[in-house]
Amino acid sequence: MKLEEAKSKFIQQWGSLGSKWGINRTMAQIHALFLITEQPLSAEEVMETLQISRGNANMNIRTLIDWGLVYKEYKIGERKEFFTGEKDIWKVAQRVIKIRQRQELDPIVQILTEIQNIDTTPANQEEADHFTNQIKSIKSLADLADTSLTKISSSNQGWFVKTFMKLFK
Amino acid sequence: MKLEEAKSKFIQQWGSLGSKWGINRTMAQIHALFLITEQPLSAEEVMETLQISRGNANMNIRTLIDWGLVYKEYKIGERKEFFTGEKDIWKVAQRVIKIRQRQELDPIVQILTEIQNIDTTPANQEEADHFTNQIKSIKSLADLADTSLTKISSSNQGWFVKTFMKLFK
DNA sequence: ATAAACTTTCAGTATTATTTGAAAGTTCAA
DNA sequence: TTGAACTTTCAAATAATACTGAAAGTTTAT
Repeated sequence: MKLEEAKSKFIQQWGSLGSKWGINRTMAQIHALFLITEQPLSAEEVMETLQISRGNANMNIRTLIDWGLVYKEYKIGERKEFFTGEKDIWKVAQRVIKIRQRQELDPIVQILTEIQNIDTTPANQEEADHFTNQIKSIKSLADLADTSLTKISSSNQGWFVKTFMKLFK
Repeated sequence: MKLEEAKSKFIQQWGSLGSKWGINRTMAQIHALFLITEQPLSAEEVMETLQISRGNANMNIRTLIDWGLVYKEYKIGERKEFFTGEKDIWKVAQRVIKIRQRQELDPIVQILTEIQNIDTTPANQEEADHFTNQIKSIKSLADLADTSLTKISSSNQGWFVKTFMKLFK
């Protein structure tokens, strides 16, 4: 396979992966491009490579910066901004985990906590018990996930790989 | 908080969680409804409760059955089909993990394997090396995730909780 | 064989998410 | 202070996705 073809396949596939994960396709593609490109790129170059508009490029690069997956970089003698991607895939995974945990797991944990205590009247006691039990077990699993993800997103890769390899051999 | 209010909050939140995870809102809501409803429900009842059309209800219930999260159930003397939800949240998690692993992780692993070997010409040796290295480390992480998820989706909850609690105390 | 009771399908419609591109905003060198 | 070079914003357009509901299909009791 040719290098350019391989790059393009990777970018496409990463984009489609992203879109199944609630990350928009373009943002995932831009991220893929930065993952495999060593030198800094300008917004212009991203636009050209992925055939997207200025606004789209700008907005998604900005979000990637917010997520800590892309960095601004200035070249001496150049007015333009350049960007590079975080290349350490472990760091990338940790940042994505942390963000999605905040955005998705936290709200559900909060709701589960809120609705754990409900008024029960004699009329619906049995129904209420079933509901409360289900919510409790969902909350337990959510808490376990939360703890695990927090730990993962603050471990170093060495520890993690070693521990998991032992566990999952 | 009243029971009905709590139920509705849970259904809404589960729906919104689903939609951030590439699972459509309605399907996630139907699933939430089944999680917290003890007795079997007919398609009709799902339609009414969630205010959705027959086609929508049917299609999403069908997918939930395919995913192993909802079961058909027949009541004697009733022509209609009834459905119940898988109530064990650990089983639910395992099934969702397995399905998403197949649908999302597998394709990326396959692409990564494919593009690991590319033609290199003197002209782009350095670029090709960087690319290959990045792909290799992404593949390592993907393989680790794959192994871990496979293990998780075939463990029993007891083992998992025990192991993780020790690990992540 | 018929028809009532029920389920499934799918073309058209509605909703939601994403993208564009032109205008407004900013920065900087002279 | 001006204007060229660049970045950001956002309303409108487009594209992707989900939903509806009526019609077609299926099953079952008689």
